[in-house]
Amino acid sequence: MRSDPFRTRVLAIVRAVPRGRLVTYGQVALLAGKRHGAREVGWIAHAGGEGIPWQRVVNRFGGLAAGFTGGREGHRMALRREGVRVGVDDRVDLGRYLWWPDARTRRRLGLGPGTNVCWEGNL
DNA sequence: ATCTTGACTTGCC
DNA sequence: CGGCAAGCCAAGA
Repeated sequence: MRSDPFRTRVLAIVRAVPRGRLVTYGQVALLAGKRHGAREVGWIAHAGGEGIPWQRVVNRFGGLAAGFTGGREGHRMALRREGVRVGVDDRVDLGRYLWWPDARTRRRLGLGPGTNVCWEGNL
């Protein structure tokens, strides 16, 4: 588990997310190599990884996670502190904050070049 | 080993 | 982004 390559990649990716930017579970799963591993990403997040900015990982609606440590309150506060505007319905503007690693970062993380997706127009 | 759950996503209505 | 079903993958009972 600890030596699981998928898990290792997930941690590396989340760590690479800049302050004030966001990624989604499905996105991370895809980058890490599992097309439908979104749930597993969530599981990994809950399982461990201290020092990992999990608050920058949200679901595909830009909504806050269901069981974030400290509850949605804590999640919301953590995001606001990074400059992310969180709506009253606990949702953020993904079109504005969603982040994708640049080519250099992908190479550093050991991600394949074919991991480009068209998430631009969703929502 | 099977069954249930879950910090998810997508498709269809 | 209203609701519901299916898909996928791993952990826990």
